[in-house]
Amino acid sequence: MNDITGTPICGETHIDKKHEEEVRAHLPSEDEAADAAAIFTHLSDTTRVKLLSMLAVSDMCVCEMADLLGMSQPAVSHHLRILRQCDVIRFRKWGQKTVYYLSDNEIGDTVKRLLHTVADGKGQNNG
Amino acid sequence: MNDITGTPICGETHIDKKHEEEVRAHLPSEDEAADAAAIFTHLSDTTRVKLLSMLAVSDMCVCEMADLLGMSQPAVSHHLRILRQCDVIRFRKWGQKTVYYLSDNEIGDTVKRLLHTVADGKGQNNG
DNA sequence: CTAATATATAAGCAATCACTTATATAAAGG
DNA sequence: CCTTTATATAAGTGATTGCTTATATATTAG
Repeated sequence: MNDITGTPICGETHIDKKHEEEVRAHLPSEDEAADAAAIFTHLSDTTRVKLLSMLAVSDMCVCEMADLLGMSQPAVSHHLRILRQCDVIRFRKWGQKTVYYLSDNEIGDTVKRLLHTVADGKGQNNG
Repeated sequence: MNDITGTPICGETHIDKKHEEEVRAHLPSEDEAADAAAIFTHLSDTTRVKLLSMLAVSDMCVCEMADLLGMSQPAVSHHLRILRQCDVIRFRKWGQKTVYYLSDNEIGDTVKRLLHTVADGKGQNNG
């Protein structure tokens, strides 16, 4: 039921203007929804979840991530670029190597929290 | 640098077995990473972010969501099915209408937290 | 310079996805 | 029964995605 009135928002008259406005007021804009969806898109891949989980433990260079995941170097670089472009991770050069690390900004912090959230909140408690 | 030793995990010998084991121990399994990625996949769409934001305010029937979003009914049903299949939302029948609502389980709670997290944590504080 | 190593990028392909149109199901009214 | 309304599903399509192979860039060593 409705959080405000306890009745379905869609009554006999099909639509209650007051409820419609309440929902509309909380509806994210196209850009806000796209931004939120983009963050989820960047995290919505098994390989990228693993990469971020690894980088949450320790900085690492590309060849090592490829070794640990048993994946090709270009495949890992492909995902690292995606995570780089949205500033979830950054890198520094160290000799011939490129060492990646989680950004210590709010996006990086958000990612850590999201990973913990989904790791903790998979179960169900009713239904 | 490395969280444990302060040095890059990938040294002159290319790989430090101790660090490798530390990372490997924290590496999610294929299934765990897939589960986390799946949750993000279900949220990684502009329309679904909007739908969930709307349902976080009030339960609603399909036609109303379609009206509010200016989208076709099948398109909305398509996204609702995806959210239904992973138990983020549920529904009850009310006459001819199907009223959807956020699941009051940990997945639903997780989604609410995730939406808040990304809404709050978009900015950067350094770099 | 050449060679080796580490990484990035490009091109291409199979798979997936979001949406469309068309149709099926189901409830309510006549 | 038939019609209307509300929703679900199916088939098809253009766009995107993840990975591959091949190549380019960059650093280090000789």
